[in-house]
Amino acid sequence: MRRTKQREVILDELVKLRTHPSADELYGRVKKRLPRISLGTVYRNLEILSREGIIRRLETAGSQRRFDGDTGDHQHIRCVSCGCIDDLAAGADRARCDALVAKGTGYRVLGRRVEYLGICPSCRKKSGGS
Amino acid sequence: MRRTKQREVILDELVKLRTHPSADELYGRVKKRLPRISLGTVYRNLEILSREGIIRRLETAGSQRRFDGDTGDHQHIRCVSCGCIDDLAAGADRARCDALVAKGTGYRVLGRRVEYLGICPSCRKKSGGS
DNA sequence: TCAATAATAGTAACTATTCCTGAAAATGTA
DNA sequence: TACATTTTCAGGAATAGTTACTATTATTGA
Repeated sequence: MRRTKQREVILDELVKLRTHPSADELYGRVKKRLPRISLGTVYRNLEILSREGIIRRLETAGSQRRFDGDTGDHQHIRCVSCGCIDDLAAGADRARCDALVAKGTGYRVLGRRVEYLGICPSCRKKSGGS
Repeated sequence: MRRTKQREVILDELVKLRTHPSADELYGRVKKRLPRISLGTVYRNLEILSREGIIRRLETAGSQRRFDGDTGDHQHIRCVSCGCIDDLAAGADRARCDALVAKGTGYRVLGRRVEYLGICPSCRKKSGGS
């Protein structure tokens, strides 16, 4: 992975933006510093940076992919009305935590979604992974 | 909401398919019974049926939207390799449940994702919702 | 410095979904 | 049943987000 001006600026903008921007939103920011950059470059670099573990690609519902400059362990809260995403401290995953989450974020908490991630039996067989 | 042949077949196929198909996948199935149906009709009906609470639109990550004929309370487990989605019994959201989930589904559990859903402070202000 | 290779800008292509239009089907009323 | 009203339909165009392609440019190692 080479060190390019584009990559540097993309990472810098993502990290300092404490929100969880989409590629397009980040593109807008970066373009102010590098007017000739293309959207494809932003996508490619976000992909590379998350593959390297330098940033995090968020696995949230919604039509747009989002990225997070903070790779520390934490969960998210998403507004079902405007789609914005805020951070939660790690481990806040209990039913009675809803009130704490509401208090901490100012959100009206409607619910939470738990999705386990793993390798399904048929994929395990295919790749021989334990 | 009127009762049409198309709507009936779409619902019937979704409910009997115990997987969590995308609109496109369902379209393929339905087309075998109604060869002249269009993809737009499938999308429109899935939208209407979930608005009426008859089916459930899944809020999962991934590029395709998925639907579930089972509206009962349950969570899901998704394979990070092939993207397939299976059901979990409701309430299985504790760290030490990972082993139980693995045992129950045959998956290798890599982790779980908790996302709270709510209304953010700025949207609460706008709509006057408590 | 210079060759090898990775990254870039710009654009075309692609995928999933939504929107639009005129025609057809379902329903309510008589 | 006949007819008017309204919903839904098929088909296709349009859109949004993302990825792929290509010729050029920049970075790196020797």
